Amino acid sequence: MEFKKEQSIYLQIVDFVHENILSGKFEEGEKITSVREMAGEIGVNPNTVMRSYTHLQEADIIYNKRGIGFFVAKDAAKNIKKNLRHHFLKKELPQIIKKMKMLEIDMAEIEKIYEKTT
Amino acid sequence: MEFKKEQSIYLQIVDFVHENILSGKFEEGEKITSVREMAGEIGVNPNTVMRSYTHLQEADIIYNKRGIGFFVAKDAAKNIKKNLRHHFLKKELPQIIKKMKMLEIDMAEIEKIYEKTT
Amino acid sequence: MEFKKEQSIYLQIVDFVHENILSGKFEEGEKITSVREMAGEIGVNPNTVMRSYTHLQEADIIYNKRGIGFFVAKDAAKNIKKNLRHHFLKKELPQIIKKMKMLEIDMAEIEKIYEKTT
Amino acid sequence: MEFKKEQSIYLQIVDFVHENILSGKFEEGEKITSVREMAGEIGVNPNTVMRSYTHLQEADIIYNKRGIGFFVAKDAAKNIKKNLRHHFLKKELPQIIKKMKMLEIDMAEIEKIYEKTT
DNA sequence: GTGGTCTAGACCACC
DNA sequence: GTGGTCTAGACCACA
Repeated sequence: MEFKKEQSIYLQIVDFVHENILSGKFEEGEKITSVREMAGEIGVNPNTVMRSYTHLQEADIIYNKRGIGFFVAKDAAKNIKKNLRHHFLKKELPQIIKKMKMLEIDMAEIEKIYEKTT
Repeated sequence: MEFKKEQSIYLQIVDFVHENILSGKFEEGEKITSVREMAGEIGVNPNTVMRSYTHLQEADIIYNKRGIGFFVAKDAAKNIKKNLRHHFLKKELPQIIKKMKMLEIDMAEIEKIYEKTT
Repeated sequence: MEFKKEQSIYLQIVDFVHENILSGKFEEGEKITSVREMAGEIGVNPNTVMRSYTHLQEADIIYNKRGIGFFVAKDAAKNIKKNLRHHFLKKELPQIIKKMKMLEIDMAEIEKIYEKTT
Repeated sequence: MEFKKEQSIYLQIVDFVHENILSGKFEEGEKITSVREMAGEIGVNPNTVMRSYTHLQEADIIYNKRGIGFFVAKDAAKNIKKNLRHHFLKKELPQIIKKMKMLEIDMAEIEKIYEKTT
């Protein structure tokens, strides 16, 4: 797995798990890849994966059964989507729009690119 | 001035100068706020402002007259706009669109908010 | 059966047996629930129950007849009570009191709740 | 500094900072001991202290100024006390009372010890 | 096998 | 100097 240098690895792993849950690869109530296994697969230290999993656990996206592993929490997909949507619309979008106006980029240009990447 | 913790302070100062140039507050050929004065105004260590100014200087947005101060370079506004436009369209936008699709946010929603903030 | 994540499962099972003996559900000299049956009832791996029973056996609370099962030892209830009382008064209570003083919670508050839960 | 083996060191450091804030040793808005310095003082790896501080930061007890250090957040003492009181009264006390009743320890005994440790 | 914690040491960006 | 992240490796309790 390739990581971008702009964001810390452990947060990229968090996003990776998000995507796996949203896509249905990790289903509600099912066990996700163990810390060590994930670390091996993506070529990263187990501590780093552990940090990501702990982060997800505190956000109630996954939970832990002692000695068994981490499991996808109830309504995880729903909550992830809700949280990300809220963050995007309230935090990111205003800044994006502000920047667009500053740079005099209008919606027509955006839409053109949007259609192209569909 | 309030700083976001997600981005380094010196880059937020760079953006602040960008905005001032684009808005015409700092005009071409004119002297901009001195390092010390700026540091005092926004409550930051002068070293940090110096770093921002050095960064802007390397991008040919401002230039320095020794012992006098920093001045807005020729075509600064034009160049800022060109650089930021390019970065926005090529680097940021693709990621924004990818995220929009994952969260099932369509252009109609964006446009609605865009109009509202006009 | 629901388990708290703060304490290990096998110790929670130990407490569960303690309570059953103190309440008289498991009587002196009688056979207690078998390892497999207990594991099935509370939804846990038999190894985990075995560990709890071994622990209880080492504390002379239960004893084993090979091929038959585990039985409540002589004076089990009396010994449990003695051990737990000692541990509570010498180890737990001092820390509880220390915390109460730090949080400015006085005995009147405690007593009020104590009466309510009688 | 001595640590108990029953609880993880990083949580004991969290408690240690709690106490320092409650006692007024770390005052609101003031900088607390830096990660490295704290690590040296209590004889622990800086990573462990970092973990404690991150934990406290997520609980809005302290906050970070980039490159400068960690500072005590607004109303930190008030919030710590509120959280700890709530946790004690709602989570710990019911279990304590349950155990007391099981062991037939009455309030008179507790009060006697409470007075003695004043 | 699982997670959880800790150490030692490194490198980085930032102030 | 500050925090932030990551690696490597170890040890532990637990299922």
